[in-house]
Amino acid sequence: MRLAGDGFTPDTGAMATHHDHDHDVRSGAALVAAAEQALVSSGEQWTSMRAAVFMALSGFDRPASAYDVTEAVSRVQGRRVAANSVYRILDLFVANNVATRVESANAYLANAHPGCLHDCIFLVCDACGRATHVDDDQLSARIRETASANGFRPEKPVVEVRGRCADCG
Amino acid sequence: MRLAGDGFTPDTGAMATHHDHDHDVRSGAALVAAAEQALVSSGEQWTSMRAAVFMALSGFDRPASAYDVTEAVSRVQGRRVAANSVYRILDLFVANNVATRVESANAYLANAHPGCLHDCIFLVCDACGRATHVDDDQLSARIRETASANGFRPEKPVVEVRGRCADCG
DNA sequence: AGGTGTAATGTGATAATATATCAATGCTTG
DNA sequence: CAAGCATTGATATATTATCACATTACACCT
Repeated sequence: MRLAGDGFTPDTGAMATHHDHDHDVRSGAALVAAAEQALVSSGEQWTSMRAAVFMALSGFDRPASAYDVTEAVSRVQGRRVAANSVYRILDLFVANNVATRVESANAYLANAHPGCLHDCIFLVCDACGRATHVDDDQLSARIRETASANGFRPEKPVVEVRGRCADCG
Repeated sequence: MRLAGDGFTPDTGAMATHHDHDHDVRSGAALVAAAEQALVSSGEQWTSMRAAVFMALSGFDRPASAYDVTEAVSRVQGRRVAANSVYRILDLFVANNVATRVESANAYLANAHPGCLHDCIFLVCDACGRATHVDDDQLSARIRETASANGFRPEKPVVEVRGRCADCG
């Protein structure tokens, strides 16, 4: 499925997210600043390339593939950036909880609330490709318990519900 | 991660599966027969190519990529079979619940209990690559409810817990 | 059995996603 | 500033997935 390759459409408004508890949902410049803060406080550098990748990623309103991001960054910079650099940076973002990877879509999303650590639950619309991020710590705990009960040590639950979002019926 | 490309190792014993209810867990010839039955009763043909793909798939003891299966079938048949044919057949198997796809591993597993329809939960070991299939209808229901509560119509929950299996500590 | 239409598979190409290697550049710290 | 490490670039290649169209096999009808 083509997810977000159809244009670079900066989304300055808040993403549709749902929470069962309180914390910041940042967007636009504030989100970029929060990402920078998160990386720097982990001892990582905030380079112009990383800033460009993060801004491109957060400009998509749905999960974007590494190549989507590569194209967006290339357009902004007026030069061909290499996909492998983008992969490296996206991996770094994921490792630092500044972005998340949607496994069932081979795509990435900027994390609207970095610094807050959850098992992510995504609701991925098969019609429009948008993904809603849900936090439900109780449900996540149940999933980890189920794994543990089967002699398995859970590290990273991947919970992605494919279906239709409210807009797409 | 290389999942199952290291050899065609028929697994005539039962796969490690866990159930909170009773139904057949087939293996070997019985499993192949059950798969044939499932496809035929859906009005699909059980061709020699499909049999070969299913037997190759069920010969792996962990999720196998489409190319792993392609190689295994090629070896058995003594000729080069095309990956796209294998993809087509694997897709058919998944659509008919005779195989399942592990999204986070880009790989497929023979379904040890076709004819019994569940939302699948996989425990995928990042060390050995093996996947355990868990059914927990109550947990699956909770996941679907959470999606519905967020205005989302769930079609196919993808629940794959990455971590370490009992053997790999 | 033979003919006909559909389903299945083969052929070949190509797209999309991901990683490896090593060189070049840039940051940071002493 | 220089040395050393981190980051990025360039290039190649591996892996996963799909498409278009030709050919073959099967099912059904007569």
